Amino acid sequence: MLIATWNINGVKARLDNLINWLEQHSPDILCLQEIKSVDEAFPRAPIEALGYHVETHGQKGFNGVALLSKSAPISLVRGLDGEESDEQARYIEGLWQDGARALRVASIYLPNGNPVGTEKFDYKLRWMARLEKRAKQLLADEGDVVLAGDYNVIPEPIDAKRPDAWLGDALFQPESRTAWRRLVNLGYTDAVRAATDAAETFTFWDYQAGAWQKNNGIRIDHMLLSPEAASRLTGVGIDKDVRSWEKPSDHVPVLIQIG
DNA sequence: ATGGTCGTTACACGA
Repeated sequence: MLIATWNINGVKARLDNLINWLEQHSPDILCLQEIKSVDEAFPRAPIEALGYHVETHGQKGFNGVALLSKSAPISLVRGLDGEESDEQARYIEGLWQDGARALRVASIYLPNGNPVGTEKFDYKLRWMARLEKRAKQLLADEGDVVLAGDYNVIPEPIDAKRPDAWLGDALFQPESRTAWRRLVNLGYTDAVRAATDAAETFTFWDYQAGAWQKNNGIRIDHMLLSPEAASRLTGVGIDKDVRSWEKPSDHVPVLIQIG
């Protein structure tokens, strides 16, 4: 079972790249973030033509998440509980039957939170607390859970080429990193970090200032696995090559194989 | 070095 996550930064602008990538890797489930599309405008047809089911949770202009899957989910959850007034589309969760097992996969687009010291940063921290609550609930089922997406958190200094440059940024604030650790410490495994301690294991390179050419990247796209999913983990990868494609997203796909 | 580059949208904004 191949599961992947990719912040695609605009699904309409990235449709050719998405189709090419699906044809190359043929994942069982792909979590997308920043589709920047309302549900009605999502380019379903060419994706369905490849044999995928398409479930979206979009909004106009910004944010938006989706789940593409070869088999149809049994059930879906759109949005995170805990804040009635929150209208930002950042969470979609599906449940699949994988042989004898149930598999739950969420596509997460965690708030960026910049600038620090504003309502945007408070919203990020509130959203992380809401995610922690949901993540805890999901562990109670003792099933396979994969929480995948753009967390907008740099967990540790090793996860940035230039950690000093991120000290004032919401992605690397002590509060953001603490909230990340709280999530992991519930009992989740950071799949990429479990697979490698290597430096310069990045998933995002800014469009600006030649960040890609300088490998000035950060690791902010993560896949958190429940103990049951982690015990089945047989492979982890970051498809760095995609960043060198024409008209790339600023993020690249992260993949896991579970047996 | 307070710039730089994208996507979506509508004449900025979020990242």
